[in-house]
Amino acid sequence: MKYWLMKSEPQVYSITDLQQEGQTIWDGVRNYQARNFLRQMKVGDLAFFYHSNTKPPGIVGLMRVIESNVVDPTQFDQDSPYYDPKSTQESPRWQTVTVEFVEQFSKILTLTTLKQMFSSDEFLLVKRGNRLSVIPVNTTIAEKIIDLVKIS
DNA sequence: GCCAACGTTGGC
DNA sequence: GCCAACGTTGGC
Repeated sequence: MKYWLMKSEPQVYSITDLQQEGQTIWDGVRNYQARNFLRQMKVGDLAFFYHSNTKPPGIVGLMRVIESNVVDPTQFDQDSPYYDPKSTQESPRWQTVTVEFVEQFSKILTLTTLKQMFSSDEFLLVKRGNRLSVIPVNTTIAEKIIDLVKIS
């Protein structure tokens, strides 16, 4: 089982939205590096839900992968902002996962806090200029984050 | 609103 | 294949 972190702007899709819906297809990722991480995800993997482009940015909860290698349907939808005219049904470019809500943390673990706790070498998220929306989290760091959340 | 740090596009 | 121009992300 691996840990991941996935970003979403709460104005677009928030942890509250996921809690209400129970599960969701994580669609709209259009970055190859991020997609390659999505392809590596397995059922049962856990992912931190990160709110970006908001005040304050930070980790707000946890979700679980319940379906892997899902073809992102928005790539074929001409009305979607994520439409990709170069993608074909025979060989879709964009795969993703379906995730389910696990929990919303009682406190936001802000980016400021995460930067104080971890170096950019051990945690890609806190690296300056990082724009990846899907990031692997090593187990040691993931467990520290979970411990911290349980104490508070 | 600014801008650093990317990623992508397309001419050559 | 190079690289300038442009677009996007996302913290501040």
